[in-house]
Amino acid sequence: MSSRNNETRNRILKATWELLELNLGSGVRMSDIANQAGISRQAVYLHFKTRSELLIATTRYIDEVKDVETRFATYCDVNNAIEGLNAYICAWGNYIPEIYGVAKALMAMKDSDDAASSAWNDRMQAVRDGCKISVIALADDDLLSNDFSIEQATDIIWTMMSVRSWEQLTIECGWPQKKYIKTMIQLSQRILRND
Amino acid sequence: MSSRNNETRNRILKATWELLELNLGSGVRMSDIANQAGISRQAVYLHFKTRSELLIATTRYIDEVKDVETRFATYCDVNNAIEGLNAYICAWGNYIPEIYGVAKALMAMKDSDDAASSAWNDRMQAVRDGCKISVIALADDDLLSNDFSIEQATDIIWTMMSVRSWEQLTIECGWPQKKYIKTMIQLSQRILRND
DNA sequence: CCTTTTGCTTGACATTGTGTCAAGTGACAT
DNA sequence: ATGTCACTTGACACAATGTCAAGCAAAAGG
Repeated sequence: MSSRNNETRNRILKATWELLELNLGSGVRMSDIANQAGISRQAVYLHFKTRSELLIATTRYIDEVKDVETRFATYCDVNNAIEGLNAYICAWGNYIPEIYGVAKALMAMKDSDDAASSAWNDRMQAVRDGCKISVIALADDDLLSNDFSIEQATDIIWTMMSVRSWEQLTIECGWPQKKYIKTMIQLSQRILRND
Repeated sequence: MSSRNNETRNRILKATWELLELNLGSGVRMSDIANQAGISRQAVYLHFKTRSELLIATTRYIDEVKDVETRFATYCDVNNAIEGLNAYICAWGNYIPEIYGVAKALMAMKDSDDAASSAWNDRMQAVRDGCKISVIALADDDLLSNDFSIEQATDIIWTMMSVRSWEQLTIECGWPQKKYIKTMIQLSQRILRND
């Protein structure tokens, strides 16, 4: 697999990304991807055993290109818990549109494909971990409402910041991205604050 | 189509419902449904032209059996706006688990099937209308935060009460249904209230 | 009582997309 | 010149939806 030409592999990943973004994650076949990459359909299978393997690799590819590391590192060095939560909402909330196409394609496979399912769940669990860190910081500063436990508050913020919720608010309700981010920050305050 | 035997038609709808609930909306084929109904696969096609037509008919069948009319009628005769919103959250929030299987199957078809897409969107628009009525009632009693317009508040509550959010909180986070309802009511207060 | 219609069965077939397989090709390295 | 690597070509298996035509058994209607 990975012993193959790396340039071709990257062309496939780039093609996958482009097509999924263009078509919002649906209706993209292996043959379309091969076409877009300028190679034969079978060559794709020489690099990626299955469709789900390709999709998963594409998410990692995007992470690399978009430099997720530094992107999410920034929200650690802030002054207080509220700023930390806001920074996290910004970082993740603004990352969603970048991965939306691939995310949607992966979510569509979740129900029938175990590999896609666990890859996606892992990723979302990482997002939940990020939420939890912010919630704990709030709790430490006594800014978290007594109505909710840490776990419960984490679940709520996690669900609020889910790709599905982003999808509904921006794509279905037509909210601009800026409005989405601003509102999520407002909501997090209203939901979690202790008053 | 509908000139066929009505008893068989109902057997098909019942079988579809049972299998979708059992399998949480995924992996249910036309042949499985036919088997469950005790008829041939082709007989299903004599009653429903396509899979999406069958799924859509199944949602209507469930509505009928579960008597949606009276269920959602109750939330109209309440004393104040907050009670109205709470009643709506209860009515819809407790209806979600009843339709979850069919809903998930329909949502899965949304991306590739226009009929499924518009049928599902119609349904969800009706839910949004319900949210909006409650939000307007709150605004009329001056209980709605100035932070949000009616439309924006409606979008937020609608997203909070989406099937996807229910799915995440109950199935993925493991919340019991009661906790889900209780928390949604709490959240709606925190989100919308004017203070 | 025979005939027609109705509702379903049976089995074959088209179509679409994923994934597999085997033989072939052309460039580059030794 | 020989072999290896990366890819191509074309055929095929498989699953699922949907279509088609012939047949059959029971009820309806003269």
